[in-house]
This record gives sequence, C-alpha cells and structure tokens, in this order.
Amino acid sequence: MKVVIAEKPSVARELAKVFGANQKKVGYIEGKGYSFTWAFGHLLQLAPPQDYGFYGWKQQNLPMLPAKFKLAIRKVKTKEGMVDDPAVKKQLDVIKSLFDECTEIIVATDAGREGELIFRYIYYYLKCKKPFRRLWISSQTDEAIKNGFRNLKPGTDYDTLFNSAHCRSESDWLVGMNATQALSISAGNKAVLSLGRVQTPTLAMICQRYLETKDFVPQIYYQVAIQLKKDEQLFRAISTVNFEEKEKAETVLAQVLDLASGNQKGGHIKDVEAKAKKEPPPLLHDLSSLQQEANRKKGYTADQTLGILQNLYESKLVTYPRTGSRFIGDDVFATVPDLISKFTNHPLFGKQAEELLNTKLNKRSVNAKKVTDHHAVLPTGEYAGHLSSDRQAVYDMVVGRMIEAFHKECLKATTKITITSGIDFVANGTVIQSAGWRSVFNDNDEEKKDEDNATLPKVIKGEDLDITNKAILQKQTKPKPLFNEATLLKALETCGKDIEDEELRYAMKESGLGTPATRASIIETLIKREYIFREKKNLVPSNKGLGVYEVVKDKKIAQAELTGQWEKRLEEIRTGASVKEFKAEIADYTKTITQELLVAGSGLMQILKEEKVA
DNA sequence: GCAAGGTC
Repeated sequence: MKVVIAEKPSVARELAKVFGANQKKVGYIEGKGYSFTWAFGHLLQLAPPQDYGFYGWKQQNLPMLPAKFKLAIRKVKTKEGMVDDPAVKKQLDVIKSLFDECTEIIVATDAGREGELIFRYIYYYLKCKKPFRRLWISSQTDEAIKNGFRNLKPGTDYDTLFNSAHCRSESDWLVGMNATQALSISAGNKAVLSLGRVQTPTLAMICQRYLETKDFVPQIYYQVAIQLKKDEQLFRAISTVNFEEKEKAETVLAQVLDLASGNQKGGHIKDVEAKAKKEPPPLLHDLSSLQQEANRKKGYTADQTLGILQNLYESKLVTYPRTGSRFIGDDVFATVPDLISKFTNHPLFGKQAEELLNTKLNKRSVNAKKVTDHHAVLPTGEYAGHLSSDRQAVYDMVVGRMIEAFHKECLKATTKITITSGIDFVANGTVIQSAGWRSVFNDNDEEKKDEDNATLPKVIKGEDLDITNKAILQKQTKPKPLFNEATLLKALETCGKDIEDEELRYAMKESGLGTPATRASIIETLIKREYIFREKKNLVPSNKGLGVYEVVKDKKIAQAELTGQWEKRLEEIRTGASVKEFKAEIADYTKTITQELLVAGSGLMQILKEEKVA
C-alpha cells in the first residue's frame, strides 16, 4: 500500500476521487492500493522555550539558542492553558499507522516552501524512514493530477527547499522569541511586548503613517477656474498652475477675458487632444485583493473576510481561498466557459454572464507561470442556495470578479482641451464608449478626480469661446490617509517597491511582508497586544504601540527589508547554498538584538504605567 | 505570556 499525504483534507479528497478510491475511513480514504490522508496545515511547530530548559522569562536565559530544535504538537488554548490539540494528535496517529504500513509515501502537500515543511516536520517527528516521492502540481484538475502522478519527483530533489523552509522557521523563532522576551523583561516584565520579523515592520508602518499625519501642516493654495460655453453646453476648466498666494491668483483672475468684464469670445482654444483609451479588466482575486475589496465595500476586517471565505470554501462554493496568485492556468481556463454558464440566472450578473458566453473570453488572468501554490479564487459553480448576507456579499464579489476578469476591455474616449485666456487652463473629459467589464458592477470609480467633466462639447483648435464665469478656488494639501485594513494589506504586499536593490526587490515582490494566509492574523496580533486599535475604519497606534515603535524604529527588526534580505538568502539556500552560514548570522543577530533590547526597553516602563492608569 | 507559518 502507498500513502498519499496532502496538506489539507480537500486536496486529499480530490486526489482520491481521481484515483477512484472511495472507502472513507477515519482520517483517510482508501482504494486501489492507496491511502489518501492529510494534515491540517502545520501539525507540528518548533517547541517553546521551556522545552529546552528556559523556564520563565528571565534575563539570564537570554539569548535562548537551542543547540537542536525540538518539534511539538500544535497547541490549542483551553481553560487549563495550552494543551496539545486533540484533533491534531488523532490525525498524527492516523498518519503514523499509515506510514508504518506503507511501502512508499507520496508527498502531496502544497507545492511550495511551507508545504514541504509541513510534510518533513511530520516525517521527522514520527521518525519515519520510508521512501518518499513528491507530487508537484499547482492546480487540482483531473488532468493536472494525473499528469503529476505520472511525473513524481524523487523526494530528495526537495531537500534544499526543506532546508530553506527549516531556516525560515527557526530564524523566526530565534529572533521573535528572544526579542519579545528581551523587550518585555527590560520594560519591567509587566506585559507581553511581542516583536517579530513581520509584526514589527507592520507596526512600524502604521506608526510612521500616523506620525506623518499628525505632524502634517496643510498648505493652502489657489487655482483659477473658468466656465466656458459652446453650443449651449457649459464646461469647466482649471488653471494649469497653482498659486501659493491669493494675490497672484487674483491678478490672474482679473486678466481672464470673461463676458462680465465685457469680453466676448475671450477663451481661445489652444489645443485639443483626443485619445482612445482601453482599460483592461481587473485580474481575478487573490485573498488579499478580496480582503481589500470587502473592506472597502462592506467594512469587513481582513480576518472576517478570511473567515467568510473559509466558510464558503468548506461549503464547496469557492476554490481554495488563501492564495497569493491572481492567475489561473490553461487547464482551469478550459473549464471557465462551463463555469460562467452556471451563473446565467444570477440576479446581479446573469445578463453579463450570458453575454460572456457569446464572446471571446479575455485571457488577461490566464498565465500558468504566475500560478504559485494555488490559483486565483474562483467560484466552483456548485449551487449556492440561500446564504447569510455576509457570505452572499463575499460570494458575489468572487463571482462578479470572475465575470469581470473574462470580460471585454472598457473603451474610453478622453479629451483634454487647453484654453488660453491670460494664462492657460485645462479641461479634462472622459466618456465611456463601451463599458465592457465595467458593466458588471456598474459602480462608479471611487477615486474619480472631481475636476473631470463627464462629457465635453466638440471644440476645434483655434476657435474662441465665451467665458461665462470665473472664480478662485481655495485648496489645501492633504496628508496621506491613515492606514485602514485595505490599504495596509496592499502596503504589506508591495512594501518591496521602494527598495533600491533590484534582486532584493524581486524577492520582496514574491513574498511581500507576511503571506496571504497570515496577514489577517498579523493585524489581529497587533490589536491583541494593544499596540493598535480600530477607529472607524482606520488602524491607529496606541501609546503603547508608539512607545514600542520608538524603541525599535531604527533597528533591523522594524524594517520590512529584513524579510527581503532573508528571502534572498533563503532562495540561495534553496538552490544549494550553505545553511550553516545563514544560521550563524541569525544566531549573531539574535545575540545583538537581545542585548540591545535588554537595555533599550527600560524607557517603556513609564508608558506602560500611564496606560495602566488610563 | 513569546514568532511566523499553515489550516479546521
């Protein structure tokens, strides 16, 4: 008998189905000489400090550098404290007995770094010695599965991938556990002041933005606006330059040749620029883009959206939600027409679905190379029936986005008219000629510039028009808005963009800060620690959060670039570079940051006391 | 009482 082990039950079920295995047992499915079993994500984690003899939170324990890390069963919180998760224990027993009986293991955890780690931790924890081969697929269509099984790879091909995963895991433990204890101890050991490679740069981003906004001094400036008339149609144009002083604007205003000042045809058309613009449909959703849309449209937190999606996934209504890819492969694309046909009766999108069936589908979201462990989120096409309102809302976002993504481009005509009357003025207009994908939701662009005229009259270069009105507009510069969950999620994904080093930037883009599966929980962690709180939609730092930020802001642990540097090294390890060197560097850094924090944290004591009083 | 990573 051969054992196939998947990362999660849904994948094991899919694999079993393709093989025609259908005997359901407790914790696995059997048939055709195979047993299909599963994990639930990470069943094992690096053991906590006390398992190495580091009891309590004491300065003399620091830095904690276990000679050899141990694995422990994932814990759950109960009234009696943290205990081994009974469901995990049970499943590990199932896996152990299957591993004991089998002749070979086929590793079918997700095709990525963490998927490899999930299997290896189980394999080593159970002290298993059976041979294993690797299934490496990124979609679960029957064809992809069959192909994958015909091309199983030697298990050892992924040893270096495991090495990189293992380093990631241990490094996060070393830096996170030691920095957390060091800061907490030096601040009086009264509260948990957690720090970590991901949470601390995230906190720093929130604090930085908050301080920028708080210290922002708005600058007043002036523009001159004129109103023109062509064939009874009025339109507005704005001065191309801004004025810092009101007097300057008034001088310019006086020079405008408007009707009221006795000037007919005082607006000279200096230039007319007309352009046709094609706006491609948006990409399919990954988890992050869905969380952003749900936050914008419905105010759901990242965590709520993930919960709702998980629910829809367990009801088999949507595909795997914790994906970081906004693309599908050609195999999945082949199933899309059939999928779309399931929604021709949808109350909101039925008509558009119908229309799509008769047109060539847009392939912008089709790119097998950009599919990582999982493809973009799609509806499965299963009958949904009645859903609670929040589930319905998120489900509709998934369905609607699918319809949009395969829809035609939106065709727009933009016009830019430059008018001279004293100085230059400009009027912009955009007319949608063919809505294409924009007809799916039919909602207006949220950040449409208010200067835009919907339609502009037809004018020709050289012509002179009446100016029917003129005025001075007073405006002021605005600070960047505080982060909300939508903008923070986006920032976490792309924080690599401002990094100079090309290679570093690439590594960041691939990973961002955190992963799709963990970003919601990072935000929740910062809230649980009382570092930040929600104020309406915004994420605002507390005094405690600002205090921690002040202590760590210039240290590496608060920089998003730390993740980029690690990713670069981990990628080198994956392609065969030495593990030893990286581990030594991490140990060194652990010692340094621990020492620094043991000193620096004392300044936090006062803030913590004040918090208690308040 | 701690990290970040995965998932029910």
